[in-house]
Formats: sequence, C-alpha cells, structure tokens
Amino acid sequence: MEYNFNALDAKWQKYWVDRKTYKVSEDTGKPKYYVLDMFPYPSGAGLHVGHPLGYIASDIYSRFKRHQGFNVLHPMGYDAYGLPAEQYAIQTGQHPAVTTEQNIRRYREQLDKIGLSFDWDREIRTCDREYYRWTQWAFVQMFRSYYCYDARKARPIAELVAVFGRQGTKGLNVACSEELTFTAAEWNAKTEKEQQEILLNYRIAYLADTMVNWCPALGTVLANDEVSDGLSVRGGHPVEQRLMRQWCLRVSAYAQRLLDGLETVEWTESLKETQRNWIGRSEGAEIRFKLSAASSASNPSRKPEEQPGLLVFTTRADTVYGVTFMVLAPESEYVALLTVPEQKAEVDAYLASVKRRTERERIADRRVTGVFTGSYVVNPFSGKEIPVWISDYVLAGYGTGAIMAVPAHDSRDYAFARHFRLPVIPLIEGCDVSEESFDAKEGVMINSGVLNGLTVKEAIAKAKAYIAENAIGRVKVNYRLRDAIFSRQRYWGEPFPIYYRDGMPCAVDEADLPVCLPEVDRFLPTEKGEPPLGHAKGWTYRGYPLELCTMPGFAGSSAYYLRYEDPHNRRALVSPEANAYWRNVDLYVGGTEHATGHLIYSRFWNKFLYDLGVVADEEPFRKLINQGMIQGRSNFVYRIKGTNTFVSYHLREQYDTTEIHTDVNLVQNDILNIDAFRAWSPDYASAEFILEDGKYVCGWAVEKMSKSMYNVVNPDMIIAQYGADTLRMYEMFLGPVEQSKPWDTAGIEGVHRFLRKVWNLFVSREGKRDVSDEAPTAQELKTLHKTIRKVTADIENFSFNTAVSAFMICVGELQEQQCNKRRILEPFVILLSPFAPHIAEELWETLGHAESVTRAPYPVADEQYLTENSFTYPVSFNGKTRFTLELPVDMDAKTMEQTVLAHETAQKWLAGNPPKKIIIVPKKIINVVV
RNA sequence: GCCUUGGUGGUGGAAUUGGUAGACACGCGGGACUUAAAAUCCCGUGGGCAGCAAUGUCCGUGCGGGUUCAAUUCCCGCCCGAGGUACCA
Repeated sequence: MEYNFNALDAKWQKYWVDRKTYKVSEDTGKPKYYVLDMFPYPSGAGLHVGHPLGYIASDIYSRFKRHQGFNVLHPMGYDAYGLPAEQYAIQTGQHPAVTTEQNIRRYREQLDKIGLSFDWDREIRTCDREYYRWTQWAFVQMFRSYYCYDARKARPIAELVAVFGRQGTKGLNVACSEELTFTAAEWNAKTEKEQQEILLNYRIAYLADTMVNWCPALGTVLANDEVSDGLSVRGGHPVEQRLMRQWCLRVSAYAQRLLDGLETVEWTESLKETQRNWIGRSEGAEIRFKLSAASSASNPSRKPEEQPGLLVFTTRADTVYGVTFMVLAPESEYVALLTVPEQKAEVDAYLASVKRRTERERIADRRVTGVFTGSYVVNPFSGKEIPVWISDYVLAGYGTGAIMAVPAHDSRDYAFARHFRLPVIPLIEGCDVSEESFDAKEGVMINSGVLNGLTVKEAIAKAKAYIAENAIGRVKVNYRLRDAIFSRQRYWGEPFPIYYRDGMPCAVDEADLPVCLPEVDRFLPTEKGEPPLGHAKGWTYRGYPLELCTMPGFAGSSAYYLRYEDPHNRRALVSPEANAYWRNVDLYVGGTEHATGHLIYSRFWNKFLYDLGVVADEEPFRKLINQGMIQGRSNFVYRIKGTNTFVSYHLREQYDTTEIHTDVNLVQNDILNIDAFRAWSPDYASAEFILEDGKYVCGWAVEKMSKSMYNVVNPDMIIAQYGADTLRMYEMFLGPVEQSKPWDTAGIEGVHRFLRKVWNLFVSREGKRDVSDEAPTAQELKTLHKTIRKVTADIENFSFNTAVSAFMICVGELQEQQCNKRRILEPFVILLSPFAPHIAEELWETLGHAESVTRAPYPVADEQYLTENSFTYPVSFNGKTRFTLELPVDMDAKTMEQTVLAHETAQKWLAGNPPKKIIIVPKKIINVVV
C-alpha cells in the first residue's frame, strides 16, 4: 500500500471539519492557552510558500499544547480593510467588498490545504458590521475619555468638565495637545462651542489641526509608520507635509506605560529595542532663556514680565556654559516673536526657501542653512548674551522647537557654528574641538562656572538641581512617540461614529452602532475634494452630517485578539467571563514589520481598554515570536547576445551573455528542464542550448519573492506534489523559524523520504503490518525516550528544525531495529502529529484507535531508559584528544585516573613524567595536563 | 552615526551555553537490486600531508590578539552582511 498523501490530506481535513475537532469553548476544568497568528490582509495574489511559515509553527505549538492537556484557543480571521482592494476598485469599478470576499475565499482554500487546526467558528473579518461595531465603540470611548497622569489611566471626560467648572486648569496633570491655562470663571463664561473646542485638547480621540503626511498619489494622509524615507510604504509614492484637521489618538499619553510594559513581556530583545527607540524617551531639562535687556527694549509691545523668553529642551544641561547661540525651528512660534524689524526681510526669505524644500530634499541635502533673528537672550547660568538664529536642522515637532546650541559638544551645532563663524567653547578638560565636536558624555568639566571639576554625569545632575532650585526651568522627560493620525480620506475602512453639530464633533449613541459603511457610486474624492464618503446619499445622523473620513488599517487590527474570545457577542466586545478565562495571548506569531505600527497601536488600544476595565491584562501579547521572511531563490539562464542560444552557467564567461530570469518551477536542483523551458514562452520555442556534462545549469540569486522574478513558489503546488505534511515539515526543517531564508525546493525530497519511511514502518507493500504487543527492548525504549525528550524540548524552545532532525534519527533507528511494537509506535505517532497531522491520524487509525490522535495525551520522557551505565570518554593531553576510553559512569574519580594513566597510549604522552593535573568532566571529557 | 542581530563544509543548517566542531538533510561520488529506468537500500564526502591499507598527523567556525588544561562559545580590537532608527537637542 503506497503512501497516498493526497488521499490522506483530503480524508483527514474532511474529518476535522465534520467533527469540528478544533472547536473550543471555555472549560474551566482545563488550563487555557491562547496561540494567535497575525491575521492576514487577503491580497489578490494569494499565499506563497513564505506566508504559512508562521502559521505552521504556531499550529505545531497549538497541537502540542492540546496534547499536553491545555484548552487551546487558536483562531484565524482577516484584516479585510485596506488600500489595495480600494485601488483595485478605483481602476475596475469592482466593489472592494466583492474582491475582498473573493480573496478571502482563496486564502481560506489555501490555508485549509495546509491542515491548520484553527477554530473557524470564531473567524472574524474587520469589515463585518458585527466586528467594526466594536472598533467604533472603542473609538467612542476614546472620544469620551481623557488621560490623567496622576491616576496613570484614562478617565471619563465628564470628570474633567467638572474639574474645569470647579477650579479651571489649576493643578491639572493630564495629557493634552497644548498646555492651556484658564480659571473656573473663564471656563464657565465660555460658550458651549468654545468649551467643546477646548475639550478636544484633552480627549484621547481628538480632532486637531496637525502637520500630517499627505500622500497626493493615494489621496490620503498616512501615519508615521506608514511612511519611510519620505515615501509611502504602500506603493512608494512621495509624501508631503500638510496642515490638516484630522482625527488623532493620544498614544503619546501612554508613552511611559508602553515603555514600562516592555519589561513584562517575553519578546525578543531586538523587537523591544525597536519599540524603545520608537517611543524615544529622553530625560533632560527645560531651561528658560530670558530676552536680553536690549532685545526686550526693542520689543516694546510687551511688558517685561510678559516677555516670553525662550524655552528649550536639552539632555545636556551640563553643557549650558558652552552655549554660544540659540536655534529656532523655522515653524516655531518664537520666530515671529523674536525677529527684529531689521532682520525681517532676511528671515522671511529664509522661511520661504525652507518651505519650498520637501521632506525628501531636506533628508537628501544636508547643507547648513540659517538666518539670524536679531534678538539676544541671556544665559541663566553665565549671564552672557546669546544670539538667536533660525535653522531647519531644528525640528518644530520635538521638544520646544528651539534649542540651545553647544557647538563644542554637538556635531550639528558644530557644523552650524563653523559655517556662520560663531564661537566654540570647549567644556571638557583635554578635548580637541579644532576639527570636530566632542560628543562623548565623559570627562571633567572646565569653563563651566559652578560645574567646574565635576564629571559629565555629576554635572548633568547638578545642573538639573540648579535649574529646579533657581526656577530657571524644570526637569523634563520627552518622548519621540507621536500621537497617531487616525483619519484616512478613503472609502474602504470603518466609518467614524461621529457627526457634526455646529461644526463640533459629537459621538453617535452607542445604541446606534455600528454606523455602517454606505454605498457610493464612485470610490474617488468628490469634486469638492471631499473623501469618497462625500458621494454617499443620506450620510447623516439625526439630520446632522456624518464624518466623511474612515479609519486607518490599524483600527480594526488593534483589538482583534479580544474579539476571538467571544466572537458572536452582540452586547459587548468581549464578555467579562470570556475574557477572564482566555485572558491575553500567550503566544503571538508574526512578522517584525509590525514592530512600530500594529504592535504599538495594539498595546495602546489594549491599555486603554484595560483602563476602562474591559480587559483583564494590561499587555495583549505575552510572548511573541517573529517568523523570518522567506525570500525567493531566483534562477537565471544566460542568452548569448543577439541569438536565441543559451549557455550553461559555468561556460557563460566565454560568451557575451544576458542574464535572464527563468521560472523556478522549470528548474530542479539548478538543472533546467529544457523542454519545459521551450514550452514556457513562444520566444524560447526554438531556443538552442550549450550544455555542460549534458545538462543546462542555471545561475541563482536570493531575491524578494515576486511574480516579476519568476521565483514564486505556490504552496498548493508543493502540497499537490508531496502532501501537506511534507510542506509543513520541510518549512520547519529549513532553519530556525525566526530566521529569514530563501525558499529552495531542492531539499524537500529528504523530508518526503522521511515521511515515506514512517509510513513503511506501519504499512508494507501488501497492506497493514501487524503491530506487535511484545515488550520493547531496552534499545527501542532508549530510541523512543531520547526522541520524546529532544522533540519536547525543541518544541518548547521553538527549535522546530532540530525537532525534525530528531524524528529522522528516530525513524532511522526504529527501521534498523525493525520495530513494530505498539508501545513504541503509539507514542511516536502522538509525538509526530503536531508536525504531520494527516499521516499521524491515519497511522493512529491503523493502530486501532477510533478517536482523533489530537485527543491523545502527550508522551512523557522516562529518564529511566536514558541513563547510561558507561560512557566513552575522549581522553585529552593538554587539550588534544589522543584516545577514547569506555568507563562506567559510577566509577570514582581516583579509579578513573588510575585507569586512564595505566593505558598504553597515555604512557606515550606522559613520556615518563607524572601528570600535573587531571581534569574529569563527568560524561564529557578527561583531560590530562602534562 | 547609533541600536539590535548574525558570519561554521559545495548548500540549508547542528553543537546540551567552555568539553570529541560539522548532527540531520540536500548535493556530489561509488556500490547493490533491475534488461533498463524510477523507487529503495548500503558506503564515502571540511582541507592538507604521509601510507597499498586499517590508520596516523597537522590545519580548520569572518580577521587579529587575549584568558583557559580546553574557545564556534568568554574578553579586547577590527572587517563584512541583515534589520531597525535618526538633524530627537
């Protein structure tokens, strides 16, 4: 009976569906385990062989945990809103819902063929009304909340309104866009509209005029993580800065908690580091530099006590004596305040030139530019007068938009000082600033007044203390993390549950959610330049106009893991009971590309829901594994220029050739299938070949897997040819899950051969083999228990490639021992089933079991069969192994020494001298130092 | 520039965290079975030198040093690749 993998795949996949083998429900009698894959965006291209890598790994882990008696939640769904479907709709008129549905069907088909153990009854799609109802619901909660730093959590906005009515902004310690100051009386005197406008300054979901990344080609704004090098991540279109009124989420309020939370999760160090960088905490001080007497005299519009002074942020308060000039960002509000009339023309010209330059030009061209404002401020430490300049190397969006420049100890300030011939004052003993600045934070301070003689570290602390004592400024922590821009001028996304009354935003009643995405006849912006929802008829709520933007991609993916816990609940995102049982995700598997996007937003969103008391855990994903990308391995043929003749790889140097991609599916082990190549394209039908050793050898390279490079390998093809189990095991065998690697089908035979060997252990050519109930031999037991121990440890460590190796060794040994004993084969099948579930189910059945192998308890390694009574020691002299010696493990050290030294080879190496030292590492090595 | 990683045969990759480097697999070479092929099985396979041979011996984990009886592993200094991030003050 042959190993008919196609039939097995079909048989058992149907069995699992019919019996709902992988359906789970809350079962307090069992410990839970939640294994989650990052749900895919169903693109039109379908899955290639790289996509399932993480799914297979998490599936193996899920099945393993089930065998171990855990109640495993392992769901799957689709991140169904997104740009590609909408762009396709614009081009073809095909409704995004239709293409999305088609793509999902195709994904599902492909996923099913791999034999993944998802509970499909819990499937979610972000574009379902019943799903996005809860995305909108969460947004409404954010709209109705503000963030209180004292309580370290989100609170209802009504509380803040009460505080304002009682005491204004006095003693307020809350997250806001801009620090406002008003009294209770002032607040109470404001109109309803004015009050609403002020509240936007505090809401967690708020509307604000902000500089946004506007992508003209896509016709929408993008979040910071959706832009890279001034180009959109999706599509690579240019992005420009624009001031627009947009919905934002106050993610920055959670910066410290997002940072602290990283300490509590099991993620890779590199991913945590990426998030730390993105959050960008920096400890420093804000220092106020007052206007000089002359400058404030020439600025008579204000009384001296109202003179603004200049507030800067610095992490190097120790270098304050080295400040020789100040720099304002061109967009800074200070520019207008500090530019003197004589300099106005020059400053205006500079601002205009800066404005002309795009983000990309600024990145590409780092020439030093700037202009003097004409104003001077006073150094609060030294009392010196300092000129104020404007330059675009200072960013308006970070800190206060102004800096104190210390050219001796900052390379950017140094370049500026040299260009405009400003003085450079060295502050660290023995540093040389004649060629470049001294940026290192080490050394002893000089030229620094009260800080002289201190080390840099001490000086920073002392300067901060001085600033606080003398009320020059305050100690301050800054974060690089920006609020998330939450509006997209698009059709295919979640509508906002927001309508406008008198121009002010109001939340739709929770009872009226969801606000369903309306039908439109065109997916493009309206003539007035409104987003596509402007085409929708009757797009109103209680007679008021609804918001025309939709939410960004990350809206639906931020809390999806919670919805899987209670996917059909119509009363809540997740019931407290379901969440209390399933808690947060124990294992999350997905790519690193989401490090600064989804994984930040999701954590933020979850923390917000935690503040509301909706979820039980503050961090959504306890342990996270980043699967590597599978790259393509392209193949090349070499055409002699001007001919239709192709020369084999090693002979190509002798000719003038052009390298041409050939479809990897026409190539096996780098040998081209010539007939298939001729048939591939009419151009090559009459191609001639110059062979080596009768073969045409192709060149190869590792590239991104893509259609244009003809290196896409479709999992369906592999499954048809070798079966799902071979695909699963081979993907794991390829290397560590976390590592990126090229897909090379060449090695797949080895894994397939292994599965056939497994099959042959149970089934001979004639039919089923008889399974013996005889007691296993010591040898057989050793093979089994060694494998149990190794495979179990490997699964726990996510080292699936070595686990596959262990299986291969095991089967080799069982084959050699011609083992057909039930007490060996049964545990072996259970062990194998997470990796190769189809064959395992079939073999389990041949062993006479009626129920799925999925229910079988996981075997436990028994050390009793693994203990050795003797060990073969390598015996070294001065570190070089000279001979081996088999000794009983319980032999005492003295006897071992004597046995070793009595050996005839030992005599040769000792050459008559007594050994200086003998090192015995039990079960490892014996080393004699001569 | 900074941060995080990684560098091991012809190839993918192992090595219990300091203890026989190269497991397992691919590829390649040889052999068995077969009229032949496929399939299957067996043997060999890091490099050099010596030997008819079993074998012996030296060199080998990016490069250069160091610690140690012993280093792919630890320390110092470089080189290269991958990923993240950046006029962030």
